[in-house]
Amino acid sequence: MTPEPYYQDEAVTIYLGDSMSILPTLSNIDGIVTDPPYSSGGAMRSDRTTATITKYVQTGTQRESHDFHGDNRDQRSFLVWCTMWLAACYNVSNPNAVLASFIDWRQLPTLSDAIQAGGWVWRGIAVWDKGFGRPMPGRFSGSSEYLLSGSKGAMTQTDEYPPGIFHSPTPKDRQHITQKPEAVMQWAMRIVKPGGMVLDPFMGSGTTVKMAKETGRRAIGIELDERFAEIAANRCAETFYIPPSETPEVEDQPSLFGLG
Amino acid sequence: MTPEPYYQDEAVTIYLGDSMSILPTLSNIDGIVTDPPYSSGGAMRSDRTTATITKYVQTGTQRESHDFHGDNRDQRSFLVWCTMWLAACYNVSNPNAVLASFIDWRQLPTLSDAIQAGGWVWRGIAVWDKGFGRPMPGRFSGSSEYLLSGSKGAMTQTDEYPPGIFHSPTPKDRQHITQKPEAVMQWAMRIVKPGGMVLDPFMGSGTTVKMAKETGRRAIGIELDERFAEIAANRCAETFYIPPSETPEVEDQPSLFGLG
DNA sequence: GCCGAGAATGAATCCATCC
DNA sequence: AGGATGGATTCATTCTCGG
Repeated sequence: MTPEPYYQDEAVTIYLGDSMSILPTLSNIDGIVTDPPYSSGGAMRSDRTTATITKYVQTGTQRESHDFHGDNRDQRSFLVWCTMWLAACYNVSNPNAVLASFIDWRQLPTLSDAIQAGGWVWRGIAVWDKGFGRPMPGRFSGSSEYLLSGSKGAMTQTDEYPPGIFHSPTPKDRQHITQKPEAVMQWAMRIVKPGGMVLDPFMGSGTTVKMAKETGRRAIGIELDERFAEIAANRCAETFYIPPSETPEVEDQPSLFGLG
Repeated sequence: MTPEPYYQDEAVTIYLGDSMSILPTLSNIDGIVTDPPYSSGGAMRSDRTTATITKYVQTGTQRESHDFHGDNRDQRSFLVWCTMWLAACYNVSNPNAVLASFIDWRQLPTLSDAIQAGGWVWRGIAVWDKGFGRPMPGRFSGSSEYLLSGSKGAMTQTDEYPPGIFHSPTPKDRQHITQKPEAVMQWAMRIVKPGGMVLDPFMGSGTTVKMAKETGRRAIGIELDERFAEIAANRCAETFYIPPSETPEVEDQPSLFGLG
């Protein structure tokens, strides 16, 4: 019993609902590219139990009231919860499928455990350099987020050589408080074979599915909150689908070393 | 019963021997800055258990670089071993001491567990960007190593704001196959308060202790292999000690974003 | 001294073979 | 079966050397 799509076009299908309910109805996925709730926000447990909106709005540029679900779990339940959705994704993926999930420094080790507990082969860490972090005296500035990768058995061989570090500031106009820049998602997407089927079980405002469509891939997005599903559907509707054979080459960023 | 130093000057003391034997005789440490054996080098157990020189330097004329030991533990014993030396370091450190340890992507989660199991507060991930790594088709290039940090309780407040990402190619002339560039060690060193006592339980060719001396800090280094201890002693002897009050300011690298 | 061509290098990974 | 060995592979950057 396949659920009814909230939106559908020639490349993108969006489902409104809970990932754990909808995931088992899917199949034939070539890659997971996603940005789950990090459930971080403080070293102390008391920090983590405050509402998500309070934590993020303090540091964000967007002061409007945006809330999203599932971001106040403690470390242990975060591990269990991640293992569940990662295993569910594993079950609907083709052999040699790939996985790429964003995470912050605090939950990186836990997510890497969950990746392996969910059946995936642990493949590595890529770095999104945001350029600016909140400076704290005496410690390294936290100016990065991380993209953890995995695979279902051996990796699909492609001709892509994406860089291990990607430099991009956070976007100025965001419709979701953790929204990733389109260039960053396009970079993450390069791990999925051209023309493949991408799945984002925590779609948010739909940057993943939009960039999948724009780079000649197909995508399925799942989102619990109808406000974000609507935003994502609108973004996809405005995006042209470029079939794989016509997809332009992605240019790499210049190396920092080439400049000095 | 304090062991006999192998080398000593106004800023640096070097002990020849096993860290786990020598550590308990020390005290009054303000910061640990080190680069332990990663026990990495491949997904296959057979890859990990081959000689260090073979797994890391397979194609090259660098074979004249010295091999080193203790780099073939499996995941479980790597965790136990790291927890042991991290706890031993914790015990000889002053309150509010800091910890900075290099690691690669594969062992990062395990080392972060060991840091916490050893008593330290988990403080974050900084990135050493080497610029390029061996490419593998279809995956993100592994062009980084990581610097994990921790503290004994609250962190010492200093006026330093070291960047979270540091760009530097691997050094040209190495006397140890995993030798870090001096600029990278100087960056890592910024987490220790000026004038403080730095400890490196896996000294190798002595870049840590040399840069501690050069930046107005004092240091203790421990090394198992006399060939490396000798190299380190020679490097320290050639280095001028600049007392803390005369230490020049370290300039930050320009941001990549300022260039584009 | 400058420039270009060609060679060398990298805390790598995978797999076929051999014991 | 399982561990050890060796070869093939990938490319951005640096190094070497000749013109």
